[in-house]
Amino acid sequence: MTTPMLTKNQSLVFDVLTKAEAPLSAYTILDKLRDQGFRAPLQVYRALDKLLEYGVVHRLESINSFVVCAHPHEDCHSHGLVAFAICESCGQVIEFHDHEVDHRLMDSLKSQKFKAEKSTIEIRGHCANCAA
Amino acid sequence: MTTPMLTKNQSLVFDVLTKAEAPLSAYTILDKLRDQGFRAPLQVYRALDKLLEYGVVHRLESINSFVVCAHPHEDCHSHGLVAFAICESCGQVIEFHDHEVDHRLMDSLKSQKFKAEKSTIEIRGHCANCAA
DNA sequence: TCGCACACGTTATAGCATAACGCAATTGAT
DNA sequence: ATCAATTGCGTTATGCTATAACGTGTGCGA
Ligand SMILES: [Zn+2]
Ligand SMILES: [Zn+2]
Ligand SMILES: [Zn+2]
Ligand SMILES: [Zn+2]
Repeated sequence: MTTPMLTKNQSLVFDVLTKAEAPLSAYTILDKLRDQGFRAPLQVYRALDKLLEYGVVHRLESINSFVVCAHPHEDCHSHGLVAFAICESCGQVIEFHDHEVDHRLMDSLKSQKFKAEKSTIEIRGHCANCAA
Repeated sequence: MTTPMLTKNQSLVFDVLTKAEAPLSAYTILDKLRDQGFRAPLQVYRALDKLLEYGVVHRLESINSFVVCAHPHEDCHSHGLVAFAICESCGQVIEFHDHEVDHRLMDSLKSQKFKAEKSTIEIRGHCANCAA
């Protein structure tokens, strides 16, 4: 999907996420934008909905947080699976794509006649810096 | 992990999940157990915590719900990855294990020195019955 | 000019999860 | 037997996550 001009609120949310070093929850974003006039969760959620739709932000289901896409210019999300490694210590996220995993999962599901539409792959652990 | 005798609350929660045809949220479980004396969310969450620890129940992060393990007797969760296909129409869940995917993901991460600890793999889509 | 789509603001509400307190039963050492 | 530690349980209160529903304004094409 091609990304249209962002609105004011969308830009503010996107900028906050871009500057963050770790995924942020919607309410954390809200707090960071109070000085810019944000007052209510919906202002954040509506912006996030669009950013997700445009594919420039990802939602991490396992931690109810949001992160900017690490590969916004690869047309990878459309034809390959996206996976995330999330450090439980520092919060850093590694976003990666793996067509092998994709095909393998899809084959497993096809044999069961399951029609896949959206995937969530999130690995929690510790990054190189934080490993015990 | 070997599963100890379940307590009364744990059994009640486990039975509700076993009889369900789709994943249940904690609050849905609570409602189903009000006649058995459940009054507060914590009664459900505490039972769920133990059932998760024993490995007889799984949490589906992408839908904030819980489901009984489909392979409680295979010692698969300890050395292989678990994945779920979730039908967005009827809620039915297919739990499957795939060592190929496991190894592939782990190799990707090892090359980045990321130490994986917990994984979430959830594919949403439509099952054979519900496919359009 | 009319109608529509869209972004936005606000208030209220729904849904998910845990903190903190106290009590009772169990276990296992001393 | 007694004490301490652990575990389960019940209750109240609170916090975090997400959406419903209403109204406003703006831009744009029919
Ligand atoms: Zn991405
Ligand atoms: Zn780290
Ligand atoms: Zn299982
Ligand atoms: Zn179905």
